[in-house]
Amino acid sequence: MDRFKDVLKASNLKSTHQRLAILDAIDHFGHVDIDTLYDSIVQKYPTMSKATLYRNINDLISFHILEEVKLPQQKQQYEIKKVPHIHLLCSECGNVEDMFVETKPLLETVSSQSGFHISNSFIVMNGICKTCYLKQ
Amino acid sequence: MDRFKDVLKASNLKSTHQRLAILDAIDHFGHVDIDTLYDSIVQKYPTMSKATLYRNINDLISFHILEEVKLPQQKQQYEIKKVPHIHLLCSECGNVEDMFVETKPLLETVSSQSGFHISNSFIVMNGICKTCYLKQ
DNA sequence: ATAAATAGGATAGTTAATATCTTATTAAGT
DNA sequence: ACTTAATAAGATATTAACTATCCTATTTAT
Repeated sequence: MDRFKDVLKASNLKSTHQRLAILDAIDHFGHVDIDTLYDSIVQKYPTMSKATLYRNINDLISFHILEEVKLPQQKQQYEIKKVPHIHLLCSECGNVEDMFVETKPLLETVSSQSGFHISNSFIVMNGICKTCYLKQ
Repeated sequence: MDRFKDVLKASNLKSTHQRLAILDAIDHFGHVDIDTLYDSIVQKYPTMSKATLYRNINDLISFHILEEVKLPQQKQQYEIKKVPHIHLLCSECGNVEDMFVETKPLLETVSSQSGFHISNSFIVMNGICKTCYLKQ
């Protein structure tokens, strides 16, 4: 449960209950928007204020512990920063699926064609997930 | 100048001066956030209201004439919907570059590995553009 | 156990976006 | 061109999203 303590310590951030609760909750959800996150945390920490939530999320993003996920037509979401992956967004059920796929060839094409030095990439695909597709 | 009249007509939307001004401005900028857009349009149409701007942008998006561009760490931007392309975002100069690149192989990999039926994709790459890189 | 540093919570204040209502404009038919 | 029905614009108010400030509480190193 406290694996995030080390993560915080590594960035010289204090391990407050609130921060750990935020990280646990986001980790549990995978991706989550601010309201869902707030509602879930308030269950355990009724005193948690939205200011604290926003403040921490922004701090954690600036230390690259969290990252924002901006999907078209959706509220901004947040997730624990992990191995680079892409997002599959189903237009039927609204679910967001993570997928780990080799993007190097694409990045290399882009890099060599444009002279752009890529540090990271963000890929979203819209469509219909396997489950919803089979239901139709 | 009035190529957008046909576009609007095709969606049964009236060709108001405001709509044409919005489309022209967005077309001119390539990508633009709401405030830059508003400031630029107010020059020509001092009576333009922000409500009208937001309303029209949302209408145009729902008719697939415009699309939103959500980039990490940036305000939401808008652009004319055109041939699918990816965005290269320079962390030095802040510029957003369009690039037309073959993404089919990637999409096919994703599709076959996940069973996800992709309708469209959204790709952003962060890094340093050629110009800024050469300056260093 | 103490103290300095940092974070939390409450509140107020911005900024972003939307809803409502009245007036104005567009576009189709005459 | 004139009329009219449909739709859009503009003004305003309202809601929602986010941030800043200030004072108190908690954390952590000693």
